[in-house]
Amino acid sequence: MESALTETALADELDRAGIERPADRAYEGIRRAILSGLLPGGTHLREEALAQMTGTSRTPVREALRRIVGEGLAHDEGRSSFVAQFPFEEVAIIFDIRARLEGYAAFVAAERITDAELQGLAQIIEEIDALAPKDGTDRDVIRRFAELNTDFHTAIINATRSPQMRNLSARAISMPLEMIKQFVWSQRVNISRSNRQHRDLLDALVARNPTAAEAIMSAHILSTRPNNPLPQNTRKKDEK
Amino acid sequence: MESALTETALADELDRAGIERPADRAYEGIRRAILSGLLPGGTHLREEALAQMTGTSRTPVREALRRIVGEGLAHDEGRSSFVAQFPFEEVAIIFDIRARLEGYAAFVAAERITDAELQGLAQIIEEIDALAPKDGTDRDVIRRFAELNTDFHTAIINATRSPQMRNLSARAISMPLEMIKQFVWSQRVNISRSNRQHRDLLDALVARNPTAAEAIMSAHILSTRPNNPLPQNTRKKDEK
DNA sequence: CTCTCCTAGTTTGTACACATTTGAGGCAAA
DNA sequence: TTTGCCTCAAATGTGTACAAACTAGGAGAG
Repeated sequence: MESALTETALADELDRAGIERPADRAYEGIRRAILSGLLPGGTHLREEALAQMTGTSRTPVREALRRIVGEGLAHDEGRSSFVAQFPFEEVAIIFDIRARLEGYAAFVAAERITDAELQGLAQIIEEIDALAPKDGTDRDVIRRFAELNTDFHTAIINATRSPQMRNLSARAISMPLEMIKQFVWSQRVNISRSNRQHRDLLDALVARNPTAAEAIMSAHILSTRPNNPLPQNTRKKDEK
Repeated sequence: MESALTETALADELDRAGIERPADRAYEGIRRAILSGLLPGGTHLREEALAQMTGTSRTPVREALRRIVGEGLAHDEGRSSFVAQFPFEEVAIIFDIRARLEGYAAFVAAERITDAELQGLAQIIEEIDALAPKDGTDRDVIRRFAELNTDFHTAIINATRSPQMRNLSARAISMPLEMIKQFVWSQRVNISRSNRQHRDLLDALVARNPTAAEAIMSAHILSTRPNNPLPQNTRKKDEK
């Protein structure tokens, strides 16, 4: 009744993405709903409602919830789960952690990355360059940049060949997209600068220079770290 | 039949620990079985068997499995889950990650830790000191040291007040106990040295010196990092 | 008028029955 | 003998019925 429209909208999106199996629908559905802001921070995640929303039953929803809680996108409180809040301090901490974690990933990658993977990185850089002239004006351009940027970082993490690294990074990186977009918008993403840093990193990897790779990656992430709370973020309810 | 003894042994242990609710029994049971080495790396985790082993049904077992996979103690392969392997390189990487992650935790903690928490840390240090004279001879002493050591590190992570930090650290720290014990044994844990470093860290925290705290914590963890594969670890099956 | 207890409704927890899928083994044909 | 298919078995995936626990609201007693 009340949110029938959004419910079907999510189900449709899952259909369009070709996600058929209930387990995937539940997980992807809830995940996207949180990341997109459809389920804002603090929302009570009721199993029945989520089952209906994703067009599945409670069983896959419950397992999806466990995973999502494990990823830090939600947290348990009593018996129920709630969408996680990401106050400014947490976002800042996440960036600091990423700087160290992905920095180390770059270190390890410099020792283990294959030529094919280096080529892949080079190609991503090219694609971003093709976007760069427009530099943060168009909404679609930013979206595309965000995708390519994620690909770039993921590729480096995968180049470490370490399941633990993959695991931890995946968690550290999943943060509601709306949050990220707010930060990104707020500083009018400097795509050219960011890609310049990508290129620097690639050079260090090609040179098999782990220490340089770590420092560059670390600097790269910190250069996008928010240093002040955003105005949009201050509209918190009644806080003690 | 084949493993009836170990099965009942696990169920008994859970009973003794006062873990009644099936969901907890399943999670704790599987977790302990993996950490203790009862379920060695590579073991196929069959839901039915685990349900029987923990005295529950498949439903709680499935959710426990999702969590455990999320924590990196097991991994999915096809439809089934298998106990994770921790080859030497992974263990080394985990230590390097911990050095950075917990190092940063110490940084943040130096700014946020309360006096009561500082007092708590001091007490843990005292307790470890009481153990120190015996220095790594007795098995029970080592076990007790491991507990207190974990408490110490956990307390610092909690002092950051960051859910994300807690989340990531918990994952990075969970590694089969047998593994850890091997490393610990292999170097005859220097309890005194370790506690000296704890004391250094406490000083930095009391002085509210984040940079020092980070460096000390980092060094502390790296000083226990294994640098060479252990002999015990080389007994892998037929590898290509 | 207030406090307590009780009850009804809502939500999560557990178990189980059934569906689906995958893999192994055997049988038949080339 | 080998290869391909077919069938069956075993494991996981899914839905649902029912049980248990918590919450809120009202009724009754103080």
